Amino acid sequence: MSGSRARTRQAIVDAAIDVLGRNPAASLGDIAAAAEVGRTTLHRYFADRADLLRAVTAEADARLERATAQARMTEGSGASAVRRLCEEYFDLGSVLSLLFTATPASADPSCEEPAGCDPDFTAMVERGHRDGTIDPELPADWVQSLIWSQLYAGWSYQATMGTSRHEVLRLILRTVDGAIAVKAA
Amino acid sequence: MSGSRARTRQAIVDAAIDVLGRNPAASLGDIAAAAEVGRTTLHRYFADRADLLRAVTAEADARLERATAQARMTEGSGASAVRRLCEEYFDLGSVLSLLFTATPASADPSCEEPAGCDPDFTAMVERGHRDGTIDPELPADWVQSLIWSQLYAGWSYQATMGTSRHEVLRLILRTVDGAIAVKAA
DNA sequence: CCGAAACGGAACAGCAGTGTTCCAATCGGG
DNA sequence: CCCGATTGGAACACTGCTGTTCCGTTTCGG
Repeated sequence: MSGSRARTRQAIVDAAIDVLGRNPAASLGDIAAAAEVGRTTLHRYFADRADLLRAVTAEADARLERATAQARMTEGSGASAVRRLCEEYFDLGSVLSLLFTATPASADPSCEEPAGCDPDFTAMVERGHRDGTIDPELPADWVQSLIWSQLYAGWSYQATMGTSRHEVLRLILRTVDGAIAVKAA
Repeated sequence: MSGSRARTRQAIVDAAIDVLGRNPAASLGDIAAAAEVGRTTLHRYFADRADLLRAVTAEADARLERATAQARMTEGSGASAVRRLCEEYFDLGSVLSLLFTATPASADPSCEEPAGCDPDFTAMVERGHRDGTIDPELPADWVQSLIWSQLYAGWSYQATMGTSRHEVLRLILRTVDGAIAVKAA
């Protein structure tokens, strides 16, 4: 039964994303429980904690990349592309807080999100600088930090307050739009 | 030597704020080392880890309150008060990431920052709604989330990139201003 | 200069998380 | 139905953090 293995493995990874998103220091026991799986079974699929973390970040990166692709960063004005990107990323849900909370302590060569941002992203922001939809004073790096922090803020805002998903997304888009807009004065 | 006790205690709390700001899961050994103090000495001042955490949050809250007072939230237009608040809070440095990263797992009655925000803060935002300097579509809660997330983003931006303190503050003020401004369209 | 206060190191038991092994129970396709 | 694959639980040793005790050393104040 090879299909069973894949399904169990996926359930563990999904549970890990969810649990680690809430608490990055969660134990393997917690993750196994969330996946409704014995701790023994978890170790059967992932030898180390590091091994599991590798799989988790791989899955998270895959979802991130899919969302990025769907946002079509190269199309339309800079600001509209940023807007689409926010919409797609917001749907990532707990992957958001996982990627945001991810400690750079791992220190392996794959620097990921934090430093040196995606060339497509940089291109999008600079296009916005030229077409007058993004404040030229804001470097691409900072726009990236801005988006991530606001998405994360929205995610936890939704979690603590009882605000609806849709309403929170509206607030995020409104404030991000305003933040990157060319200033009047 | 009573002055010595107070000085050592303060050194430990300061070091704890710094270390825990970077890594909320840091061990007591790490904190003691950062304070250039033996782990034994640390336990002489704080029985539990919980005890130390209490002192740390007390100190953080004190600094926070001092910064809040200096920002004079009740004066001037809503937006200008928000601006002053950002300037003061930015100076909090590592206290920022400590308060931001603080897990609500402690679950003690003192809810602190996360939920239900300060009445003065709410008043400031609503004043901004009326005087036309803050977008009336944005609830005070969200403005608070906004400010904290951007300050934290700026703090880590400064840490990872080599950007100067002053320049980062400029970026924060610019984007926060834009985010809360009344929208033209 | 002397004693008390403060400090740091070593050692210890306790605890939680980890990684491993072994075995019994269950499930599923041939 | 049956055999192999998959699973979960129990037990174990190991590690790192914690909280405590004890003792020798340093340092300040009278």
